[in-house]
Amino acid sequence: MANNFELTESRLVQSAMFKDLTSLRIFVRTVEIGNFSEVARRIDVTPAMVSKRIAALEQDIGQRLFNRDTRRLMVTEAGERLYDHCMRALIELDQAAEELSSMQDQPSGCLRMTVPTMLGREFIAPKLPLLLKENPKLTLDVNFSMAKVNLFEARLDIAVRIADSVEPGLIAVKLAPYRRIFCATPKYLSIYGEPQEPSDLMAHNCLVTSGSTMDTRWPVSIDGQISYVHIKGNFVADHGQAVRYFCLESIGVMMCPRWMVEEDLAQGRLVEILSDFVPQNRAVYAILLNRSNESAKLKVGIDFLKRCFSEMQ
Amino acid sequence: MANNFELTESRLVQSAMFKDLTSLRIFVRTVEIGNFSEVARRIDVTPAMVSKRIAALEQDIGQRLFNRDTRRLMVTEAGERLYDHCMRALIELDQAAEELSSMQDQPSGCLRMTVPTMLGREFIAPKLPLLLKENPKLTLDVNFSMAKVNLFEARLDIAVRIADSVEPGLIAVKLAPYRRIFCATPKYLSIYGEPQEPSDLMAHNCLVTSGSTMDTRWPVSIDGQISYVHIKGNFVADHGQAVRYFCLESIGVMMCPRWMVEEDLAQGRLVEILSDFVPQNRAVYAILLNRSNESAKLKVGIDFLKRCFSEMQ
DNA sequence: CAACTTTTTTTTGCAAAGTGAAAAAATGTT
DNA sequence: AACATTTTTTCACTTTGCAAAAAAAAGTTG
Repeated sequence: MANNFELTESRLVQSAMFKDLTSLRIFVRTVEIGNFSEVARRIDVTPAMVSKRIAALEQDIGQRLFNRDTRRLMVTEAGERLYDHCMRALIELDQAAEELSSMQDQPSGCLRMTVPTMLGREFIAPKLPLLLKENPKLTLDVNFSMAKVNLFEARLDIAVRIADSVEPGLIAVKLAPYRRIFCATPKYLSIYGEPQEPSDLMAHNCLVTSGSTMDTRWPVSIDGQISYVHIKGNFVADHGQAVRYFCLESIGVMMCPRWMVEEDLAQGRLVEILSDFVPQNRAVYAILLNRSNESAKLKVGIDFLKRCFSEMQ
Repeated sequence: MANNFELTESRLVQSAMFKDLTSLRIFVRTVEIGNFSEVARRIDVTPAMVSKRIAALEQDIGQRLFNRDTRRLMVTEAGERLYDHCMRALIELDQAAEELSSMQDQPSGCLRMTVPTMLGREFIAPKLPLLLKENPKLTLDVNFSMAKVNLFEARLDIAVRIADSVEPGLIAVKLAPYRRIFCATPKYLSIYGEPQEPSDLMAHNCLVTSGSTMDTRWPVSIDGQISYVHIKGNFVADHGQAVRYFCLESIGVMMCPRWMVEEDLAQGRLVEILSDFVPQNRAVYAILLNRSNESAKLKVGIDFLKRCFSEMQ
């Protein structure tokens, strides 16, 4: 078994035969043109090179590829066989080159993304059909989740993340500032009073969206410095909208992404509090693997995401 | 048009992409094994080489083939595409190598020969089926003719020729001595007398087989020296058997290959004359192109021809 | 039949690229 | 934080590739 495997190795890699594609390309041209000197002129090398490369090939395979003298050149049967195989191999490689190069020009293949569930549903999902429409050769694989998927192992192209720092080995492209808000209903505030400073929160019923780092403490910004206020409350949910409904019922205050309550603010259902203390350190990022490809697919993806968040400034 | 043609040239030959098959082979192994160092161990090079060759490939095509760090290696989409094409190309080339190498071991392909019409019909044609039977992968293309076909231009492997010298650029393998004979019927000789010396031929009716160099003069050997006797007669034909019938009718003397009249001599229908003056300088040769392949096909062909003429000594 | 022409092949010196060993960098694991 | 493994870079060293020129081969012409 092991022996068999070793044979496969050596056949594929160490085989002394055919190390040089240039020689094979020259051979193919020579079969087609039928004259060393003419080949040399066409591909701009000296006739000596053509002669040597053909001779080297013949040496390698132990057979003559052309019967030739100074006037005539005739491909042998061995040459014909080699030509057939060579052509197929070269065409295959040329196709590879073309395909790879086209991947840099026009987006193709599968764009794999992971996006935060809620943010994705709100800002990204509605526009995904447009992305496909604009790029017919593209296919999409989008994962909506809050889990911090490993870009590397999950073979993802892009992860949209809300973060304040970038892990090493990854590149972050800022898509939008991630604006948050402390808020409550006017009714709640009229009953319990409006907190004037972060520490006042400790006396309020704080409605918590779990799953982030904000389960037991909320970040606040005081003179540009981030600190944390330990909070307590009677409701925790891992879904922002559930928390919002509680808040709208004047049960407590909440900290949430601003976009989630934009409408409530406009309608006066909710009002912002502690606006001077909102941390501004977070942003929505598109995270890429370090030294990622300059592929058109990726460019288009980033560009698409930027457009998704362009209205959220 | 000319422009278009030039494009084709450069795409096939000068394309900077994929000059080196070793790199592609290493790439393929790396995709399969998934670890630079392990690949290096398997193919017995340094890890640095694997790294550099992959890096060079990536450089060439402008895209990453693997996302990698010191612990993990994951092929990219570009890598997958390249892998598919590469495998097909490499398999194609390995097939070529195998096919070419098998051509050296076991006879295959088409063996092209030209043989003299009569000699071929008598000594070669009857045994050709055996040759095919012994070499099932071989096909035959045999040309029976007296024309001196150009081995080079007709793409022939072997020419069977009756000759006394070898042209430059060709190799001759002696198959058999070419024994000739002067002869006539006993009846003819009793009427016209038996010639005792070559010059006596001038007084006889010489039946001529045309198409060779013997139309107007016959070669004779006197003390090992070849000279020529001008002859005349009342019948010329380009077919030996036709001349033989005339001879058997006691119309004249003839010079012909010994094998043609072996039976007549045995039966006493014809008798040899001037036996001391028959030129011995000719032989049956298998002519090959200089620097021909050491292919099994050719070996088998020569061997076959030797057997064909083994009884003609 | 010798001089000429064209093509293939060999030779030679120089530049470029490939190679292995060792050190360095990166990064996951203990 | 120290460690171990893997990848990458660096640096001498060797091999190979290439162009130019000369040589060899073989048909063509005067």
